[in-house]
Amino acid sequence: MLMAAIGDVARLAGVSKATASRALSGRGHVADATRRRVEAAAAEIGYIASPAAASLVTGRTMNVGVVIPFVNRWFFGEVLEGIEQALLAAGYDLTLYNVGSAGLDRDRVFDFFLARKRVDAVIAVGVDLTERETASLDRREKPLVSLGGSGTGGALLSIDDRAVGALATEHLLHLGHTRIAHLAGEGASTHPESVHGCRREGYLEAMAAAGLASEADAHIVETAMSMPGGYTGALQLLGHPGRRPSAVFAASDEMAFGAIRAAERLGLAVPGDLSVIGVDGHEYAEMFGLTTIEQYPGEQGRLAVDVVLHLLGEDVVADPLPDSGAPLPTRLVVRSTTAALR
Amino acid sequence: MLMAAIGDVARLAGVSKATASRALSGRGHVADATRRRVEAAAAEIGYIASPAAASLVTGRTMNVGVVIPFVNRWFFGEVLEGIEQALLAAGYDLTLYNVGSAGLDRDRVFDFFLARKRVDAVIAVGVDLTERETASLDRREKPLVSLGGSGTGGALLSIDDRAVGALATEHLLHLGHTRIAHLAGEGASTHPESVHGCRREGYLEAMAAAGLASEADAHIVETAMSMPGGYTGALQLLGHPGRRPSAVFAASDEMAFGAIRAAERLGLAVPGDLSVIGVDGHEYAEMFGLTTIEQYPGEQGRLAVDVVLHLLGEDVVADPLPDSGAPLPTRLVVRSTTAALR
DNA sequence: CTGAAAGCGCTTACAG
DNA sequence: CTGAAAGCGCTTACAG
Repeated sequence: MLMAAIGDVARLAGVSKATASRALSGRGHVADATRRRVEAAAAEIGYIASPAAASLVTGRTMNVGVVIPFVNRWFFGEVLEGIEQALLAAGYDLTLYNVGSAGLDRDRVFDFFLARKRVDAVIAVGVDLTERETASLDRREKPLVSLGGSGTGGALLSIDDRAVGALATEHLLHLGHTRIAHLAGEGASTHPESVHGCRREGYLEAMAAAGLASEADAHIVETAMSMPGGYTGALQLLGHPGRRPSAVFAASDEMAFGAIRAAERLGLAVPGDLSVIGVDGHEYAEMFGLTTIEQYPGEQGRLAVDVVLHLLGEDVVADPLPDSGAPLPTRLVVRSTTAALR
Repeated sequence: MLMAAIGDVARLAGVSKATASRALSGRGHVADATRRRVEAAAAEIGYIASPAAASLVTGRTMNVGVVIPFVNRWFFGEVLEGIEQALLAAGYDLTLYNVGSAGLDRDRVFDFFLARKRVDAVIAVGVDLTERETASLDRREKPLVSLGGSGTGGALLSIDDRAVGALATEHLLHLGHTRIAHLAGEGASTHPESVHGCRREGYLEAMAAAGLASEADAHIVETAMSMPGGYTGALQLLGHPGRRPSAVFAASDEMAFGAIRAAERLGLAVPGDLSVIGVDGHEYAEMFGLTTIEQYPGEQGRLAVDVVLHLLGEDVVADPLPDSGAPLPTRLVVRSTTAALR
């Protein structure tokens, strides 16, 4: 079956290709009767415009690239779903680049895939962009929105990770805990600007404000932001009977779940012997009864799309855009894994 | 900064656009010296071909559409990462369509997004495709590869879900269990062709072969393929003290994790009071000591890409393609959540 | 409101 | 091995 082209539609409707194009795209004026005739003709032969031909002349691809280091961590999966839905609703495609830390793949994505004229804009999720990377996008005049990562250039959307770290720690302090450990994400100490780094900073600040700075230093373990990561890290922390903490602030809920299982394995009751607080509002948090600081990644993804569409000059954005620089919302949810020190 | 076009490269190298094109694409013969000159010119001005212009003439987009119902279930996330890596390595983009069960979004994806000439092929993961959907792709002559879903048309890659269900059940039978429950995925009984349906069939077959058909009927609960789903389902199953099962076959590892937590909550020891077996080989399985039937979703994703590339006529496929119709590999891994009935 | 024409940036027969 | 020319399927000034 041959694919119908706009010439076929024009012929069937008895108009020129120019008029057919205007009628179908809604750009430029067309008489109502003509428009209806063209639309009927297009429907009859199942015409759909070739995106390649259209973008060759308009320079727009109706396509947004998403760079994301994980798909399988809860936070990232939720963000991705939110982005996908919002993009689909706006008629845009989503091209996925699942690249993490530095490496050949990452360079390839920025130098080849994103440098081509195939995406109109880029959303980077949880990626700490280098100068070179943002400059490359900038040179191609591609709008960039970063969600929860660090880097210059582009719009930056993020929660206040430092405040989150401080709040989680203060919650435990106010329950009377002083031996408070922190399960931090890998690279937290070497990358103070990163998400992990900021949460760690918040923890250190709150501990220092309570006069527990030296206590804090001895109680940080860096590990993968996953359940096994939290499990292993917590085992390490809780194995030291003499200096065993009475509370743990985990940098993510998945790590917190792992810490809970580690406590169970060691015969420690939660929250009787150990209080645990996480960050995220993971879908499993309720099942674990986990006290956590919720964030709303699906919503964050949709918001990133709103900002991108705005930067692309689409004025269809219904929701108000956030004040630039204002942190994204979070909320402390107290459940049954934290309790007063006994 | 103006984007360099192939004409600029040609001028700089002192050749025609045709020769520049041939030198850069590797199609057609070009003298070695000429090729080097063209390549140097391209590098100098940072030339990258416009995909829109190229695909307008070749009809190829170097882009594969992936239709997937979840991003945030372990199996699907792993498959997606596998697909992404393999596609990136082959120079293809991945356009993500995160659509689940029937609905407006799903129709929109098939009728509008996939119907346009923007993808060269489609990989459908865990989607039960309708006649209409496969016909639509077929009409556009887009190769289709289905991974672990049902549907006619296209290549179909999948593990033998019926055999997996039977093997899991037989493992429990051979340990002496007779009161074996099954946590099935939603829709297992109404969609016998689906992944959930086949695993349920395997369970029923094995139970019937052991003369326990009536036992089986009373012990199936359908629930979401997630940890909370397994938790709720298991609570329902284990709450009945008189008819309490001594073993549970969960249709996924995430459900199995939920079942383990449910048992703990009810004061039942695993495996002392309850044996649990799952399916997947989830990254958390080892931490839970879970007995499971492993499958290899990342590998499955890469394989789906190999098949797609083959269908697209790319002969760069290194790995041998599987025998058509042969089930994908699985493996029983016995850990500490299953034990002999005491 | 509508049409004829040019052009977006490539690739590919067709000659040579 | 290389070049001139046509053409992929659209959209958009430019006229009218």
